Amino acid sequence: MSGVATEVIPPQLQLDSQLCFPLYAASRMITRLYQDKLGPLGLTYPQYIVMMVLWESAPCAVKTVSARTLLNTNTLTPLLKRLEQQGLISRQRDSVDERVVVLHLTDAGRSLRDECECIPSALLNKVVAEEDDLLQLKQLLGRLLPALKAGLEED
Amino acid sequence: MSGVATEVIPPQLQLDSQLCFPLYAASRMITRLYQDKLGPLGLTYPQYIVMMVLWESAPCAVKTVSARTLLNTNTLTPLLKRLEQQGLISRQRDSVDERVVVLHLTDAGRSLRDECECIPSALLNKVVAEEDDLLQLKQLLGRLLPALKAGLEED
DNA sequence: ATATATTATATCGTGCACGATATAGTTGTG
DNA sequence: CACAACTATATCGTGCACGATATAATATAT
Repeated sequence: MSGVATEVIPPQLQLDSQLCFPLYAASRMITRLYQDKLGPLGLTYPQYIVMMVLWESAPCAVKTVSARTLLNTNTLTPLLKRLEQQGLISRQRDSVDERVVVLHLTDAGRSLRDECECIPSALLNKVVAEEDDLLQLKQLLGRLLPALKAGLEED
Repeated sequence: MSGVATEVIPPQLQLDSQLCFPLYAASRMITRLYQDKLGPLGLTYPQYIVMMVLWESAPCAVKTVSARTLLNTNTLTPLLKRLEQQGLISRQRDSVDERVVVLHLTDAGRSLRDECECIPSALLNKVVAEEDDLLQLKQLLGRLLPALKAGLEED
């Protein structure tokens, strides 16, 4: 007998009974898996997420990237400056509305996309999981995200 | 025509077709939701995760917390020092094996558990989602996590 | 036209995450 | 016993995340 825990842990507070923890852990592990592939290309995982938005939407404002990634400018501004220093994007104030910073892809930024194209499938091969599970997971998260957003926005 | 994107984005690189992004976003949003409840108690979300492990397993070694949370000592050591400074835990070298740091809960650390008990259900109320979806999500992540761990451990 | 509010971005401070490396203690082997 | 291999924890450096706050530009309302 360890002298301490004859007391029972309420089930709400057991790590295994919580949804939040596996989500947190899985997210970190996936980030690490991506990092293995992204590191050689000089990208971090959040930078990769931002580049995906830019490959879809550039030229666009910081605000667009913010809305899409759900990251604020206190995260994005320094991240975008690093992408600029790496020569992947350019940042210029919009001459019409001087509040807006417009993000453009450079040639290097555009061509980086080709090198990233193989990454998702390479990771799928590495993580052996039922394809069905992954599809279902995506659908569930797709439904959960709006609920989470709503939960955050109410006061 | 915007002059740029007549080119087609390969579907693997569209944010919406990826599993990784919603996982990353959902994890961050849940962290923020928890933070709203945890802040008043003086805890961060990762600290709360660690405390949950300790409520289950203390007294135990740092290694135990590491195995359970999948966090390394470069994250845990400073986090545990902060918990110690807040008077929630104590850290002492094991006299039998001096490499091991044993973590004990203080009275304050133990009683904090009662204050955290209501948090998970409070958040469930705030995030309006099908109970079924959440259960399914947990099961899917439970299957995915071992696959991710395996993917990370192979070279 | 002039306050006033709103918007877009930036800055600051704190605390994760994590790769890389270090260090001290322990165990195993010849 | 010596010495290599292993283990548990710590340290360092970089880059997120994010709450709080600041600032400048634009829009709105008197």
